[in-house]
Amino acid sequence: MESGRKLERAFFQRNPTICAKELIGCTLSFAGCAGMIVETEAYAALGDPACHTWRRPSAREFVLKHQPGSAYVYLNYGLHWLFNFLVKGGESDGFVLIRALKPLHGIEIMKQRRNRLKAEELCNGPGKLTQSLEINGVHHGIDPISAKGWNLSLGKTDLATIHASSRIGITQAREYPWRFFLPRCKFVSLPSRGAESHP
DNA sequence: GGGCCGATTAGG
DNA sequence: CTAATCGGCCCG
Repeated sequence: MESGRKLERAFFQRNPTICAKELIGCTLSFAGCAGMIVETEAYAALGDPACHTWRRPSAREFVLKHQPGSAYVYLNYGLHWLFNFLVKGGESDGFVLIRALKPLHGIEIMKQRRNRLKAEELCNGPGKLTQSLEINGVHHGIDPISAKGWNLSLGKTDLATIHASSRIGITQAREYPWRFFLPRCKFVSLPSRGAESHP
């Protein structure tokens, strides 16, 4: 697969961890705003207590009824919309949470929506990037591969440069190194710390 | 209907 | 450190 090309359905028909890692460097565009994905997390539909499918019948139903690449969007803490891709059809199904973007286009609009001036504060968190791109519950279940206004394209990041760490903010299954990010990137959600490793 | 929880964030 | 705020889920 080649940089700049649109992501195909097959991209999401692989394991959640592979998809999460390879989404780093890809570009996510929606309605005039775009950013390079610099931080993700993988969640597994089976055997992962941190995944919604562990406790929510509705999440299990979502996996069954939607095609790979679909948007799984939900409201967290009653305040923040979080955006995931459904991953399905590989050895295991699951989700990839998009946690941070490096803003590329529509930066002025993002600044207005976020009421923030610094580019590194626009999309450096899962709830912040949805606010910047104006992604919310109406996008739950849509297919960004084909939906009007959306575009997903491949990056050129060397996979060997991507770091991994524990996932952030969860209380279950903290030990899995399923957070992926670009090291020393000022657009990731947190200063790199804690136990990090190359996959 | 009530109670609890949570893949977060901004502000003090 | 904490408040903010609500869908999903379970219980009764």
